[in-house]
Amino acid sequence: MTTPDLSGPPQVVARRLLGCRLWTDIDGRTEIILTEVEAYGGHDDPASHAYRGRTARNGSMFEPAGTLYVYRSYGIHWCANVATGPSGQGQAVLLRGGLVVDGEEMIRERRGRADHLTDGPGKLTEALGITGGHDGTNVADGPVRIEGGDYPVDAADIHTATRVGITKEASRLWRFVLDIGGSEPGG
DNA sequence: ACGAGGATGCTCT
DNA sequence: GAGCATCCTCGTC
Repeated sequence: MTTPDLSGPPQVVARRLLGCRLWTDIDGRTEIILTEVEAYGGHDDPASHAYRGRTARNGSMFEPAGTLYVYRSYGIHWCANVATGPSGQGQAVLLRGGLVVDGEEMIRERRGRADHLTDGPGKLTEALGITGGHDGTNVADGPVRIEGGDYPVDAADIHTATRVGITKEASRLWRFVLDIGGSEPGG
């Protein structure tokens, strides 16, 4: 297992992340296959947290490719992104959804329910135990790991859509969804 | 299946 | 003090 190349334009890296494995081993291994992501640019993307430059919160977005950017959403949830570099640009990919492939019992326990386990950015982080403490770590060698290369992704199964929950630059088709035959995300 | 509304806290104006 | 890169519950159809 190797980490995919996470450097490049965010909309390119976003496609590359689909089908990759995302896992943690906190109180037991939990793992999903990424099926939904969104690209966010830097100073040229008004919808991005990086649009107005580097701050205390979004600093990890400006770190080298592979750096995890975890922020608190609506005061309640954690959301996780992967920076795509180059350093100082503030570009990243938001991890929005996936299919559970390991540790489903633990994930159900963390989520407090049996369905819709990982079909949303806040659900995904809760399922895997990702919190603000993981902000700034690297997905190549840190506690939150991304690996790829062994799940077959047909380019025809990748669909684009508009990004969710934003008001600025809302027309960009920078949301990417991997259609995995018939199965419902969240297991 | 889908939509409205409330919870909740941090960041930046 | 406004504005969120959200989620859940409960109401309709």
